[in-house]
Amino acid sequence: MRMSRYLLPTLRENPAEAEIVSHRLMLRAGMIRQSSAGIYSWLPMGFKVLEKIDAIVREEQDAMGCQQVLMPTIQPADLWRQSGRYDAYGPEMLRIRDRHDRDMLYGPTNEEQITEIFQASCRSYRDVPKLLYHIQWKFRDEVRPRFGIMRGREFLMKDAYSFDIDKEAARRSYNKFFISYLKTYARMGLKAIPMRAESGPIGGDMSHEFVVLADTGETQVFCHKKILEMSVPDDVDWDSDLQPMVDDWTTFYAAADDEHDPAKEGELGDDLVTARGIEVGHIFYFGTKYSDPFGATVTGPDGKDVAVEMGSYGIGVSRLVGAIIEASHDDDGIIWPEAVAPFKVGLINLKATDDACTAACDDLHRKLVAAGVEVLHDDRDDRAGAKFATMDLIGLPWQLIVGPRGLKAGIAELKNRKSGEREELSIESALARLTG
RNA sequence: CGGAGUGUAGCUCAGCCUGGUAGAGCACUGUCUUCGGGAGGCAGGGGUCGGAGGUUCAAAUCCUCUCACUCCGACCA
Repeated sequence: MRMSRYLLPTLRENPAEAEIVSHRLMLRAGMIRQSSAGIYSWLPMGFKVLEKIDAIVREEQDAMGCQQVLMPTIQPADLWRQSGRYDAYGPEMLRIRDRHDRDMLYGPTNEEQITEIFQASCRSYRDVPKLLYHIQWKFRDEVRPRFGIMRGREFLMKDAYSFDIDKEAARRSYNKFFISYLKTYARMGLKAIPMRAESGPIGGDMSHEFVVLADTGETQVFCHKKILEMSVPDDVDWDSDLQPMVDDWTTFYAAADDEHDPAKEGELGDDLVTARGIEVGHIFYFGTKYSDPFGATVTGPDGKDVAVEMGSYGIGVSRLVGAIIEASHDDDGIIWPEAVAPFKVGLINLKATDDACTAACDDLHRKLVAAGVEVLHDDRDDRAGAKFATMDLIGLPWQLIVGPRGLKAGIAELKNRKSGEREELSIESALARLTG
């Protein structure tokens, strides 16, 4: 992509309304534009990152055997009256009336909708387990949206739902999501820690929040230092018993500020780590809370109907964009982990008015694209310093810098955004490095 | 929803107290000199000062109402 043709409205100064670093950087890097409180448009760069995250989430859900569906953003109120949540939900729910005076709502979540789908489609114990997810925009009319995309009113969420015959089977589904989430966050270059969370009316130990560590995070977290050293399994047999793996993670103490236990932390002594974090996921089991009112039952082998045991599993997809920036930036700007970077390489033409230099950059651009490398080519006639600053701000993993001076010797400069290391090497080896 | 603020050019802000032809820096356009880590000169374009009403000869400025947005608190992916 040529920068001269790309919509990338970068800002040199910090917008006044942006208090936290991810919000500032997203605005400065031209990723988003605010429409109204807590509601944003995603500009090309921001949307590209969002799509990358979306793709990783999707791949991991698919890998664990969860099937993607797409449910509507607008739901009928009757659906929510059936679960009793139409009245219970409160003003956070955006209620709408259509032209026929029917009560509708913009979905803040989809338990009702998915349960209705399951109920209408599945009859037998042979139909379970079923794992379903969708990635859809949600709306929650937060009293106080803040932190840019991190707590918007409109946000993109992956929400998944499990349907099982009994509690033991539900636990197996729960464990799949537990392990899958660890993998998902790890792929984005994030260290996410599962923390025991309030489990609601059902009780038990089947509710966890996944918190990404970031110095600028909004929640204080407390955990055993060993949990930070745990490695995420990369090859998982989803049909195997995952309980031991989950147990490994849950034996160590880990709690967010509202759930933490000072007594237990005292016992940890030097092993206690306190840090800041951002909640990027939440999984929980809730039994038959929705299957009961919706009559979502299956007939068991004994011919008797039983209400299915359910769980739901959320990942804040749009929030992750902010969380990744919070976890990965420096004074100069964003540092994208390669897996979610909008482009892998920023190609900088140091002198766009120099024909030879421009020809060389155009050639590199072509070759990178041909090799399947996503490249953002700064082909504008601008000062080098400005180009470097912009490139650092938008945080692409690699910068390939080509100028007339080096070109005479067939040399380009390759800079790694994260380490800051700069290396002069031949054009051919630079190309090989980036395409290899 | 409670508390505190802010609305003036794309961005950061000055001007308001004490009413009198709407400003600066950055960004943008043209041009010249520059050009390897956010250059400089000259010449430009761009604002019904959030909106409505009021006071006044005269309102960005004073008064009233209203809308929007931000921050702190309680709640949440």
